[in-house]
Amino acid sequence: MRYSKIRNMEEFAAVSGISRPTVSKYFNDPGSVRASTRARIEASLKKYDYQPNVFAMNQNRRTTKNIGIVVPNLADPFFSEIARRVELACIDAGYSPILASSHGSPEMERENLLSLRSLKPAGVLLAPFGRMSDEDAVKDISHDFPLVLFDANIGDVGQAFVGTDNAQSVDMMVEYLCRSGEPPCFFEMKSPSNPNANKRRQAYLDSMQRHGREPSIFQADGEGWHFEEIGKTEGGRLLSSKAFSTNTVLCSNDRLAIGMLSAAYGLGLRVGHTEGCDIRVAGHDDHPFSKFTCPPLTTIAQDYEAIANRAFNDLFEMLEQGERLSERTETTFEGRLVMRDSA
Amino acid sequence: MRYSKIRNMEEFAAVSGISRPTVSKYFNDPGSVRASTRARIEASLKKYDYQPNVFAMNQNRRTTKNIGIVVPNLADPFFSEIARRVELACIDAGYSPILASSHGSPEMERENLLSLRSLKPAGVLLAPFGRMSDEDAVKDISHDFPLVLFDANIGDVGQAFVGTDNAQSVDMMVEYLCRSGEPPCFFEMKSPSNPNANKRRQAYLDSMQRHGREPSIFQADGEGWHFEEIGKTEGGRLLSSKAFSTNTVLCSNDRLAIGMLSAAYGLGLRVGHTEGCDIRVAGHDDHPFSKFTCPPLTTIAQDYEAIANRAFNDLFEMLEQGERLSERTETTFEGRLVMRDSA
DNA sequence: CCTAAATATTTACGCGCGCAAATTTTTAAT
DNA sequence: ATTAAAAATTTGCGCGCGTAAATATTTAGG
Repeated sequence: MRYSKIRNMEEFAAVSGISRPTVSKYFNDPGSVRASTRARIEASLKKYDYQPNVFAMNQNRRTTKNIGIVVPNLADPFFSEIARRVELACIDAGYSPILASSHGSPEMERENLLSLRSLKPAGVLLAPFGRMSDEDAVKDISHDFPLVLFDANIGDVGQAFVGTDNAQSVDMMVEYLCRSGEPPCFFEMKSPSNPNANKRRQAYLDSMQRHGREPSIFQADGEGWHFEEIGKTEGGRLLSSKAFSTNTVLCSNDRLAIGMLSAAYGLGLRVGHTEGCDIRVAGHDDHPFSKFTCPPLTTIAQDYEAIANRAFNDLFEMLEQGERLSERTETTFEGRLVMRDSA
Repeated sequence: MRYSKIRNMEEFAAVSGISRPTVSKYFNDPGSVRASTRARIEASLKKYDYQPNVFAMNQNRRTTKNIGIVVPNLADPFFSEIARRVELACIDAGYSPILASSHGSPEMERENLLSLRSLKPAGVLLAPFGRMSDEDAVKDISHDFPLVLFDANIGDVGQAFVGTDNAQSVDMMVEYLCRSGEPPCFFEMKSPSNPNANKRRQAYLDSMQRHGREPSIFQADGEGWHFEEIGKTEGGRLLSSKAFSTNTVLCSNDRLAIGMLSAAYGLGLRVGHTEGCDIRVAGHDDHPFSKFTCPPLTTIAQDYEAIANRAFNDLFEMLEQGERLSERTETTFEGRLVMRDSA
């Protein structure tokens, strides 16, 4: 049963029989008031319909409970999935995530970081574009707020980085592919919009060398974020012209692979590792739809959960102790080989 | 070149040689000040690094420039795509979109709406769960803020609804399928989490009757948002047991269809409308990945752009004239038949 | 029961800006 | 040039809460 609406903290404190500063303390950190007081306030909260005014709260506060989350493109399921988990981690810890997508545009990443400033975030979790990012904007943010990068790293910006160990994951895939059939060619974008692509290419080269195989890289023209389209068009071209030097293609990411699978299907090629198949295709990331491609895509699963939680925890530590980490940390999690039918 | 940092509007007004209230007016609406004054302010903005404090701005304001956008699940590419366009429409018009995903949980939709309150949004754009939504929470929001529903409608809640004309779109698809081959069975979730599913089922029934065909509906068990998984499991079961009464299946949405295509592939069934194919599969929504399924999915394209723009415009009109629409409007856009290879 | 520590209250100021009313200045129209 | 309208300025209050210091009260430990 809701009584008459409470208009501000003063009124709420009055009807609760508690002083306003104590109520203020409660909202700032419920654990900071005596258990009996906490109980009275919470009983009152059930009875009366009140929540503090966010703007007034944050207006005159040293540090807010806001955490900015900026990702390059929420239309990419990889980012929507990882952003989702980061968001939940923030909420669980009592923070207010402010999610912003840069819609594939580094320029908007800059704007997002700028407008984040005015929200005085306690900290920022950023999955940057990488080289395409406006490094000054990122450094500026990092100067004024605790910053943790995830997914993609930029030099020594921010206080921590969390991502996947591309060297390990690609090596594992190359090892598997070499062991189970012909060594893989590598298929990627010519101008990748993400630094992981470069790491994966290098990892491929290193791994092939270790296995004593001849590397063979194919780069697709095309700009933007329509990876499936590019994978289909350019991959299809390569497939139909029999340009690949082996019957196995490792794609730089699942979205390219999905496009390539589509192209292969269109060309009547049978994809898979069983007898009678024409080609093997593998990807990287374990994109949410990779399980449902035809055939299901063999890929590397990134540990979304671990990355999201670790990124948040790295930030959380700084918030708790009220200072930057003494040393920049870089954490990478291992990828997991997900064997399906495509390779 | 940036001079010393400005601390507040007072200081900025001083260095600009303009009074604070006028500067305030400018930030509230640049068009409300004389062109010459505007030019001086903007020159000053280039010179000095200042942006008004968001919290102070909104704290004592009748109405903010915030627009709340709430969608059921950003992990679903349909919603991430439409949310993206709504966001951009807001930004273009000078508003600040606040995007919130309910992560598939009606309970979180309620929480999102509650916490939106405290941001005093100028208006709210909501793609509700439908029957699963907490109707009281939605009505409460609608009582205090202009509200436009999109994608899914709820009775007469809010001041406007914008979506797709399911009756038209499904009829068009049924007509096409009947004309080009065997009449379609209908495949859907038993307990759909979205009111559009019910409309589509009804549209299917009506349309089949109009065409003098016997309708045949198959409902998949399963809860939650893993539509592909459900489509694959349950669809696969139906396919392998030859339960479908015709060789054509119309799925309630593309995600189910994607799962079913995956199941068909696994069973070695050939999907398509050409000779030698075993089954035709069609979907609804033109999901971003439907173009890359194997075979590419024949489906109905919703007009994302039109829906997003119209939803925003309906809200914008209310904001402009400062009052609710005199009458609740419902706008539906026609779907577009996208013929690919699957049906 | 006494004492010290922990917690709550009282009092008071200020954050940065919105907003309104009265006044002055600028602009546009006659 | 005169006048009315439009825009800018001055003045000043208040939003709702954070926060700090001094004081009072409660709690825990012996």
